[in-house]
Formats: sequence, structure tokens, C-alpha cells
Amino acid sequence: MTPSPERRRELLSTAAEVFAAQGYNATTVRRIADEAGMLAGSLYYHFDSKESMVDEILSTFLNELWAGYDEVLAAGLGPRETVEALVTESFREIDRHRAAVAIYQKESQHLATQPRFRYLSESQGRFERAWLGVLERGVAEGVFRADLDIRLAYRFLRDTVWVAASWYRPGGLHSPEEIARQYLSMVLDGITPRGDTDTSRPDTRHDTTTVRPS
Amino acid sequence: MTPSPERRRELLSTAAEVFAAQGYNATTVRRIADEAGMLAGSLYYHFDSKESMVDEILSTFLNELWAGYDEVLAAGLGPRETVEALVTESFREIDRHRAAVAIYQKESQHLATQPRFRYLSESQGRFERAWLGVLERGVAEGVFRADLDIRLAYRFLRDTVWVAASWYRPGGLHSPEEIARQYLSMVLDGITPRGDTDTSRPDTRHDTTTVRPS
Amino acid sequence: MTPSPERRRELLSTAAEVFAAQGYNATTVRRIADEAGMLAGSLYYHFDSKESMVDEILSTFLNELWAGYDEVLAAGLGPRETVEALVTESFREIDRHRAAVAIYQKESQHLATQPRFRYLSESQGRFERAWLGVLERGVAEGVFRADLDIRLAYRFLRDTVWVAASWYRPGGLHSPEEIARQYLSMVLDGITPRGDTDTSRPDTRHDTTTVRPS
Amino acid sequence: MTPSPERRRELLSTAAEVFAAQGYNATTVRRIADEAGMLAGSLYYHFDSKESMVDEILSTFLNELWAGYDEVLAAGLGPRETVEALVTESFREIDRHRAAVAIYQKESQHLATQPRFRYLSESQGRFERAWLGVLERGVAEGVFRADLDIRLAYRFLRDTVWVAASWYRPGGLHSPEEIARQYLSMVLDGITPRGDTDTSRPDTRHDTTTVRPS
DNA sequence: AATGAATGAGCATTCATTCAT
DNA sequence: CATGAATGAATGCTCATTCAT
Repeated sequence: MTPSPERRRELLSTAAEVFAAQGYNATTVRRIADEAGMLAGSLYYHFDSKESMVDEILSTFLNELWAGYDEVLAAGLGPRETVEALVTESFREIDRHRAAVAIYQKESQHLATQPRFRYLSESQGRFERAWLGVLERGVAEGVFRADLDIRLAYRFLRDTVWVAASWYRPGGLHSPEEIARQYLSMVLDGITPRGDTDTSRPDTRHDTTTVRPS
Repeated sequence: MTPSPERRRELLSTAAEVFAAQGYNATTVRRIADEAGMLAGSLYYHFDSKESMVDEILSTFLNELWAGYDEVLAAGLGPRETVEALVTESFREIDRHRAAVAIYQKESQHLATQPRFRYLSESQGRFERAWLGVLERGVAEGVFRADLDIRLAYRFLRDTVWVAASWYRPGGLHSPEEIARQYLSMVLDGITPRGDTDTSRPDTRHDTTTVRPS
Repeated sequence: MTPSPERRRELLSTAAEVFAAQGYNATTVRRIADEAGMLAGSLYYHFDSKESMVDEILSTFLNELWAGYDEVLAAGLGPRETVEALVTESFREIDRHRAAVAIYQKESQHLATQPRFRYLSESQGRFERAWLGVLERGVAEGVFRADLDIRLAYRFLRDTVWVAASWYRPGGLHSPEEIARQYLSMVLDGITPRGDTDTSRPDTRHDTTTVRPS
Repeated sequence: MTPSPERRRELLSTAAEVFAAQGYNATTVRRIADEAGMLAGSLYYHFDSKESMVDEILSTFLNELWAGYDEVLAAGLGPRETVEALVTESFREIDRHRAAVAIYQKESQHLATQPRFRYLSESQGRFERAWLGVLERGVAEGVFRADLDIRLAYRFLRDTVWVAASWYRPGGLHSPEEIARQYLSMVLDGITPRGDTDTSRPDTRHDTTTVRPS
């Protein structure tokens, strides 16, 4: 009566939570099974291996992430609006896939050395190209500061956003959109007061921070 | 039974490098021994356990870190200058203890659950209080924006700085001071151009970014 | 709870094939089920256990084998004719129960240690007594060489015949009777040419090599 | 004080004995360790894996075997003398490597499917070519019967000799040379009496049954 | 008759650690 | 100081078997 895919998803969700909390290596298959209320061996009815569990967790997450990103990148927005939309989308993904993001942060470098996880490096590459492109375009159009070290700025933005997964708890005080707004405000305008009145309030108009106006 | 402190330091340095590269759990004692040109068992002449190695690596690092931080905090600088000095000091520590910082980033959350590593949480707490204090003072004095969510800004700054250890390579193009300057520029003034002329040039005067002018 | 005997036979045949190909221990119940187009658990509707499958395969085979042997032994043939008939009968059994014979060859020594498979040792004992008797009688009557080490000759004959199951493929170039003839020729007369004309042509008269002239 | 290679040999000998008695798959690493008076994990100080144990057992055996065979094949003996020498050499190897031969018999077909054990198939091929060559030459020179099915005779000889490893016990009544003599007598001249006087006594002159006159 | 899901015992293997030499 | 050999606990995984449906 319980169709297989549902059970898989439940188990993967459990596994992701444990992986995120303890680290992939430090997590034993027995621990996951405990958490799922079954015996270690029983997990192997649903999954080939511990590795295939992280694999499915990470690839599912990345697929959803890129669906969102691609929509943003294809929307033809200006550089600033693209940055806003990408950051907002990222916080939404952190909200929806907190555990997966945390695993990705902690383990991807280590996992990417294995052929099976090549897609992690590829995603990383796509990610970098997308961000560098937006930043360069922004500088060219005068939307971003001309004195930026683009690569440094890229790393700054990338890390700044994703590390949030290590402390973010869904259902907390702030919605992902709210956090995105605050982060964008700091990143775009800095933490010191601006001379001109208007820019001190970061972009909170929904139309620019998201493609999906849901 | 008189292990020379020098050999210890060498071995710890080797261990730190491997821990940073592969992760603490994924690193075998044998791997460290290989790298040090000895057999696994021989390490136990110098150290009690693998755990005591990370312990020594992390505590040595934190001691040095706090020596620098305390000097900054005791110097009676203004909020902005304090932030500048703390960030610069942090990048200097990343430069000097890259491996230790990377280990700290990846493993501290996990390790801090054990009583032996309580000092990690304590350091974290001190760190948080220091930063929150500076930020609050800055907002009160009008040096930082009044609409900041202080806790969010704290996390933003903290993560922003330390994650750099995951990609920073000592002896690269940029000196730690240079990177600190760029980061501070983005954090303080944002990545979009400022309306008023002066603030677009970030604070690069040495006197304010560091207490130790060495 | 009325499993049809036909299905049982089909499944046993499938199982025997896999056991013979991969070895009993190396064969998983799942593999057999795959081959039979069902799930592993479903086999347990038909059989108590994996062990009971080999048991049934081997005992069925041995029953048929001894039916043939007993007929030969009871026919009152001379020693040479008895040897010929036994060898021919053996190759016929290899032809009909190739998989079972192969399993018997590979696993009987191992299985015979368990009480359940005592009949394997018993069969082995009967087999040995029958052969030793024929050989002794043959030597006494001058039909076989007087300088034979009877026990060695027994092992030689026994192994020589049964190992053929490891390479024999039913439906190949040679019929079991043809192979029996060739083997008997080598065993009885040797592989070097005989001085006297007649014996170089091995005994191929059907009447002596089999009791069942079918 | 116990140099490594010696211990290795001891352990391999123990392992070979257990493998031969129980079969490779059915043998647990614990069982081997028990027999060696150590814990299962300790074996891994000496060997990479259970597989590498069989590997070393079989390859060591095959190397020695081929050293003997090559000497025989290079000696330029006539077909009959070559057969005698090969068979005698084979029984000597059975005497010296009984366990390895038994393992080879039972497991080689199964193991040869793995790339690591390709040398098993290669050895098998060399073996076949050598035997077929001698038999063909013997038939051509009139030393062996013209009506032989060469391939069948090859299998007959091959199996006949090697299966002996399943019952042979070193230090028993018969020396390997003695057994070889008896087997050769049966194989060359058959188990029925010859018309001509002399050939009923098989070749027992040392000079022809062995290259190494030790 | 067969499925889907689970059990539980056992297995090969890893690894931090110990210790006599 | 370092080695060589071993320990023992834990780990990921396999597989025959069970059983409600």
C-alpha cells in the first residue's frame, strides 16, 4: 500500500538529515537505519549503497537548483536583478533542501574526486561561469563597482550565500526571501550607511528578486 | 620518553595538512605516518591519539588567534576600525594557519559535541560576543547602518571571512592584507558604486587595519 | 499449500543449472529466482530452503543413477562387460543430468559433512564396493591385469568418468554412448597400439555396453 | 626476528589447506585466522584481501608447475617419454602443492572470470596446446593409437591426473612417482592384459619418466 | 502463487591503538 | 625513536529467510 518512491524519499530525507548533522564519513549506515526505524541491512532493499544515497540526495538537489537557476538566467534580467534573483533562489533552495545543501558544502570537494560524482565539479563549473558572467556584465554596464576583483567577488558571494545552510533552520523567524533581502542589502550596498538616501533600502520589490512571482 | 617538541611540531604540521585536505574522519593515522615517513604505530610515541593531534592543532591555532584578537579588542579602536582590524587579523591567521583554519571550519561543529573540545564552543561564544558588541556599538554610533539585523550581519561577516580558508593558498597572488582590503571594501561599501565620491575607495590605510604594523 | 510438482521440477531444473554454473555457495537464491522470473521470496512457497533444493536435485539424480546401476549389477554380466555397462550408464546419466552431476562433483564432498546429506557418503560407499568387486573379480578371472593396484584403478576409473561432466555438453558432437566407447577403449586397452590385431578395436558391441538396448 | 616472507608462507599454507578443504567461497577469513592462531583483522597486515591470498597460492603453484613442465617440454624427448615425464611431474606437483592443486581444480573455472585471474585461463591454454601437440606427434609417429580422438584423449589425461589431488595425501603409501607409474601403466597400456609379454610392465625406468634425475 | 518489505546473522575489511623488541 | 605484528571494535554490505498482503 506504500508505493516504493515515497518510501525512498522518506528514507533519503532521513539519511540527508543525518549526513548533514554528522558528516558523510562519520555517519554509519546503522545510524540512518536506526533513525528510520529499521535494521541496517534493510536499507539495502531500497538503495545499492551508502554512496548511492548521497548521490541521489545531491543530484536531486542540484537538478532542482539548476531548474531554478536556468529560469533566472534565461529571463534576460539586468546584472543587478540577476544577482538578486540568483541569491533569492539560492536561499529558497537552502530552505527546501537545507540538509542537501549542508552536505554539498561539507562533502562535495571530497566526493568530487570520484568519477561517480563528476557532476559535482561540472555543476561547480557552470555555477562559476554563470556568476562571473553576471559580474563582468555588471561591471561593464557600470552597475557594479569598477574596482572589483571579479574572481574574489565571485567567491565572496558564493560562499557568503551557501554557508548560510550551516546555520539556517527552516521555519525560523525569517523566511528565505527575507534573509535574501538582508544579505543582498549588505552585499550590494555594504554595511555602512550610504550618502544618498534611496539606496540604503535594498531591493525588496518582488518583481526583481524572483522570476517566479508565486 | 622525552619526545622533542620540534619533531612534534613537524608532525603536527604534516597531520594538519592531511586533515585539511581529506577531512579528519577520512584521514587515517597511517596516511599521516606515510607522509611523515614513518609507520603508523610510531606516531604514538609522540601523541596519545589521533584526537589529541587535532586537539593540539586546533588549540594552538585558537590560542594564537585570540592573542591577535585580544590585542585588537583592547586597542580601543572605533567600531569600523575594529572590524577592519579583526578581518585583517583573520586573513593573516588564515595565511599562517591555513590548514588549521580549514580543519576548524570543517570539523569544529562535529568535534564540539565532545567534552574535550568544549573550548571550541567557548571560543565560538567569545567570538560571537565580540562581534555583536562591535556591530551594536557601530550601529549606535551611526557608523553602521541602522537597519541591519545584527545577528544576521554577524553571521554574514563571520562566514564570509573564514570560508576563504577553503580556497586560499598562501604565497598566491594576493597577500592576506590585500584580500582583507578587498573583502572589507565589499562588506563595508557593497559591490555597487556609491553615490558620494569618497567612500568608493575602501579603507586601505594601514594604521587602521592592523594593530601590529609589522 | 498445494504446490504443483511440475512447477517444482521446472524450478529445480533452473536451480540446478545455476548451481552447476556458479557453484552452490556462490549462487544466491535471488539469482535462481531471477532466472525463474520471480522474486527471491517466492521460491519459499515451493521449497523450504536453498539447501532443500540441492538436496532434491542430488537425491533425484542419485535415485535414477542407482536404478540404472542396480540393473547392470543384477544382470550377471562378466567383469569386463559390467565395467563397460557401468561406464556407459554413467555417461548416459551425465547426458541426462549434466547439471546434477556437475553439482555432485563439486559439492558432494563439502555437503556430505552435514547429516542431511549422509546419503551422499552412503552412495559413495556402495559405488566403491561395486567397483572394487568387479575389478577384483576381473583380476581373479584374468580379464584384468594382475599387477593392478585395485584401489588406484578404482579411483582412476571413477574420476575419469565423472569429471567428464565438467566439460560435457548435451547435444554436442558425440553421443554419450560414443564417448563411453572412446573412454572404454582408452581405459581397457590403453592409448598405445596393441601388438595383437584384435584388441586395438575397442568393444563397441551394443549388447555388452548396456543392459537397456534402447 | 621472524622475517616477513616466512610468516607469509606459513599463513598462505594454512589458508591453502582451509580453502582446499572447504572451498574458497565457503571459507571465512575468520576460519583461516583461527587456524593460524590470530584474529581475522590481523591477516590484513600480511595480505590485501582474501582474494589476494588465493591469487598468491595459485600463481605460486602455477609458476612452479610451469618451471617443471617447460623443462620437460624443452628436453626434446619422444612423445611417449614426454607424456610419461609430464604425468610424473604432475604427480610430483600434486605431492608438493596438494592444497593448491585442489583449489585450482575446484575454483579456477569460477575465478578465471575475473580479470585478476586471467593467468588461469592462459595457463589452461598453454597446457592444452602442449598436450595436444604431444598427442598429435605421438599419433603421427605411430607411438599412440591412430584411432584416438585427440581432444577427448587430452581431456581424459588431463582430468585423470589432476583429479587425483582430491584424494591424494602426501606421505601416504605411494610416492608420487609410484602413483605416476601406475597411472601411466593404465593409461598407456590399458587395464586389460596385453598379448605381448613386455608391454604389460609400464615404463619404470627413471631416465624416461623424469628430466630431473634427482 | 507471488510480491514487497523487512529481518538478523554473518562476512570481508578498515583502522586506531598497543606493545615487545 | 622507530618497527613489526597484532588486537578488537566497528563498518558497509550480503543474503537466506519470513510474512502480511
